[in-house]
Amino acid sequence: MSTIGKALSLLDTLSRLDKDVGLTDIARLCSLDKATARRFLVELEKHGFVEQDADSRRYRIGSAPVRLARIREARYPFLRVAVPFIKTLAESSAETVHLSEFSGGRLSTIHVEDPPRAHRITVDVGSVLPFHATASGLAFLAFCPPKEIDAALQKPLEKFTDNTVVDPKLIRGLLDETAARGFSISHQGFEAGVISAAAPVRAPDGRPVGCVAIAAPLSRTTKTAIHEFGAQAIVAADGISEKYYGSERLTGTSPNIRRRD
Amino acid sequence: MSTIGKALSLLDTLSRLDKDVGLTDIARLCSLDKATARRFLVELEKHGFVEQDADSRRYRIGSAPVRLARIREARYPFLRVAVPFIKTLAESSAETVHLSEFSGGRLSTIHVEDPPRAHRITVDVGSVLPFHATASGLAFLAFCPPKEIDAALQKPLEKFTDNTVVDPKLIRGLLDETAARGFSISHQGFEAGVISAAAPVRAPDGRPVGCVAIAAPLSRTTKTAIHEFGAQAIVAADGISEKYYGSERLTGTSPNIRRRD
DNA sequence: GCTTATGGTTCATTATTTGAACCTCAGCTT
DNA sequence: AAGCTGAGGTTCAAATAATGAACCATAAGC
Repeated sequence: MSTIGKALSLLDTLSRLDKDVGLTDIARLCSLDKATARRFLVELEKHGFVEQDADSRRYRIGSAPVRLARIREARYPFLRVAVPFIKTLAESSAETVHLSEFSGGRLSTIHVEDPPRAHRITVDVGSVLPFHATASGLAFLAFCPPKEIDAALQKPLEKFTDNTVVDPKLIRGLLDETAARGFSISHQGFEAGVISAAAPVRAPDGRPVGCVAIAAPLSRTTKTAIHEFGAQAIVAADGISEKYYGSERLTGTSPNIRRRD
Repeated sequence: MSTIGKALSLLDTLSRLDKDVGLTDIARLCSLDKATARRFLVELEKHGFVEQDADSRRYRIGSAPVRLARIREARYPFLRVAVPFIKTLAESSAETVHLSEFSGGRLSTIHVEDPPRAHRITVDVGSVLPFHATASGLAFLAFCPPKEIDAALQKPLEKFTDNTVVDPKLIRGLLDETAARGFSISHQGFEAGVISAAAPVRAPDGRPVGCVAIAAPLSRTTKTAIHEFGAQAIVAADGISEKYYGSERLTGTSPNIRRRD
């Protein structure tokens, strides 16, 4: 892997930790030599992507991404457009609603709205959603070109719960269902006791760019309810697509994403 | 310079452009070989930091920074804390108020609130504020250790307007004034016709981490008014410091930033 | 159909990255 | 207090990855 790739992976690893981390730990987590890890950290720090705490000497994500993100969002306001839809959906469904975006080959959670009740599913911003085991992943894959589905199903598929479907044939069945009805259902595929429904946000060319998902405790969710959630997710996702790409078209800056083949 | 540094500089350059840019242009802007620039772009794209438009083949900032920024903001909610203060100040002053943060050796604008009137100063999110020529830069420097002031004044100081002070001796005078009264004034130092006042947001150890600045058209701003703005900027900046670091202290995660020496 | 752009690729040369071993310091144990 | 342990940080010869001149492919303009 290139040096840049390794450094960005380090940054990614750092971003997934709950708290600041020391040199030795981050080196181990990234399978890097201590000296190498340090050089990466120093370099990333120079550019503001990493910060080192003056007291503890531990490292954390810096503020450079905040600047970049604000520029990105000013030009391609995905969150600004999407969040109101997510909020509305969280209120009407009274369950946790989260929004994911495809980026860097993965589907990552970029926004979460919690409903105002104590018993709810929690999802963390930044968490990565496996394609085969989450409603979002399935909804995303179902609307991808066959080639990408094949690629995703050829990788080893982790079994997160007793209910995780890991047989590629069965997953293809789920994807067909999803494509047919417009939303996916994950029945405890990622975490026991959780059921979710998700629908893809799509670019004008049909490509999915992210997903809207509703996650609810299995115990209080009927089959009817989850299908209702799915239908609502479709409405929200389509609303986001239309508002985001609709206004973009007017300004003539269609943000089509080119994928690596 | 290290490969990582070069790649991050490319990312930075890309972020400062108003629109998507082609391979040849970005290579030229970064003084890189086309082949090298392309390898960087591909690598950055793999990790979501860069996106390539499918139609135009041009490149732009990707969505990975959005994810990182949300994680950073969830843990160190500088913007979440600061923005309400900036908003209030923009309303009460009826002028443009912007917030900057020190990161990667530079002071960058991270938030702007415009007042509801047509004739106002515009400031772009992401713009870099030179230390010697802006109110924010002076306010930041004035509260830095002498060593860092020396370092900043040893670099070549660009003359942006006829009024830009570039004599290190005179700048030291401005810094002393700033330190004494708690806020800085830039009289057309960066852009003709603009006067601004700024105050630093400071960490518990006294180190500045960013600035609150008010920018107004010179034509309608009296000496009394700019001093009033300065006083208000101090109130806002101190309010941000207290709220940000006050709550941090409770959770025991003081985010002291270690600077490169 | 030629010219001149563009984006993209190749591969021998070159410079950078790498990591085992090292240093220094702080806290802990005996 | 001496000795140990593990932390962060540094060095420099060896190994590897980055580099860029020259290249190809394609599209637009004349």
